[in-house]
Amino acid sequence: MNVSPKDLRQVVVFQNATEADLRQILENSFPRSVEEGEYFFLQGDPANYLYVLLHGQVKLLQTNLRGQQVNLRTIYPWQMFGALGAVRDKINYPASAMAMENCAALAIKSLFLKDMLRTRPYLSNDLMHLMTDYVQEMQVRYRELATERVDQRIAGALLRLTAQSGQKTDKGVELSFSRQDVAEMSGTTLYTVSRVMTEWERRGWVRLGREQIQIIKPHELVKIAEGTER
Amino acid sequence: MNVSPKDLRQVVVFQNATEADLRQILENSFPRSVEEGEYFFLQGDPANYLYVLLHGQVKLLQTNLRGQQVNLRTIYPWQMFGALGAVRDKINYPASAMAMENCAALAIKSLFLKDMLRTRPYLSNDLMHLMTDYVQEMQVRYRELATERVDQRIAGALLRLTAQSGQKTDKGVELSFSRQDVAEMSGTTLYTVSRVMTEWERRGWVRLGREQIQIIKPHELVKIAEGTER
DNA sequence: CTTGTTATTTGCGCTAGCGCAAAGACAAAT
DNA sequence: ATTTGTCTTTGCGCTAGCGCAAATAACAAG
Repeated sequence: MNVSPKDLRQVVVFQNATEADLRQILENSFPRSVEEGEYFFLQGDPANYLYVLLHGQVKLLQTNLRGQQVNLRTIYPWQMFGALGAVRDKINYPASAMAMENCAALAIKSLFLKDMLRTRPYLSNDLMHLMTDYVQEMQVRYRELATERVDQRIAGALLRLTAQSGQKTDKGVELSFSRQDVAEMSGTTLYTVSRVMTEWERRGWVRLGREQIQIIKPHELVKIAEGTER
Repeated sequence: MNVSPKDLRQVVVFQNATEADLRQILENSFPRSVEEGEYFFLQGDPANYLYVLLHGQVKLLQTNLRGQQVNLRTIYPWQMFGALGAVRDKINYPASAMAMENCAALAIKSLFLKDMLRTRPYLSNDLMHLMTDYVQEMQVRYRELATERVDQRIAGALLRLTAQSGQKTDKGVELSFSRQDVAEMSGTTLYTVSRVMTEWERRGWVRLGREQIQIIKPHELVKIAEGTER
């Protein structure tokens, strides 16, 4: 995959960058391909590179000491991930980045971007936007996990996915996620996700397939997520 | 409470600021006192000000539609809170800030700091540090809530508090928090906190009082938090 | 000392959700 | 067509943790 400086404008953090800056960024980066199931980096690795996903889909996973993991976020093309190293020195990735399909990404040296940030306020500003978004999303998910019933959280996760990555088709929005994926995103188990969503299918709100979820009545899911109905 | 520019250096985000900048910040801010139980701001209010706490203790709470709330963070003197407005335009506070005791704080106009950030890379950088710390803490807490047993989470919360605000005394570290506080910080109920901690007291690991927790054997709590013992 | 207030403990019953295990469905490969 | 592997569903039993209610303890004010 070949990337031109202009293409990089699709990256939120680079949206206001000058043509010259973009070229410089490209010069200090290299492409990296990772096959499905492999990792861009593992939790605990030194955060020497940050990535811009060009193609595919990446999961950011955090693992505890006993190996149980949660999905912190899913990355889509032109999104940046692993950017912490550009802010802090000598830091390790707090999560692992797994390729959900065959992926291509642009690897940018953390130190290079860190240097650039020092003299490009617009870059700092845009990166900060990203961080604040992220903080807020995590706060909401934390609150949901602490106070919401599991069906509310699943509905919330599906609605977030719909907004982030839904493919609109003739009949409803189509999501490509396994039950396990949804479970990791809503802090539950694949069994519970299956049970809850099967009930929703019975009611005609969603249509289910293998690694496939069609949202037919998003409005009903909103009511579930809000807790106004059960 | 009177604040000099130099005092502001205690604020992490201002640690590298020039004397002139600090003076300017002070000129564009005003003191605000809030009594115990009252709010600096409510979730949903337009985020026009950010605050530096001078005295007291502030809880950041997020509330869901049914009024259940979680404690996102506790603020201590010289920490900044409500800083989102300095990054994004037209944003509302995503949480409420409640004074746990009589509090004094410095209110700084968001727009003013936002302007300042544009031309002060060191400020951006330090603010970004704060954000990344926050992101990481929320990620960890989220993972804990999703995968850890309740006793592990309570132990984790106590250990975090020990690091952040523990008063060292002759016999162990002393924390001033109610069971309800601990419950909100570990995503459970005051009943469960009471039961779990009472058991720990029986084992001689902690000593309990009214709004008071003395950590006697932190090492044992670490083992609980890690899940290596039950 | 008395009284009122607030924090804490504890008994008790209950249920939401977990997680094993086995069966079924689907897709890709041979 | 058959095999193989993965994903999904579902029955079943279980228990961790919730949350009411009532008792108790600690503190504050008069």
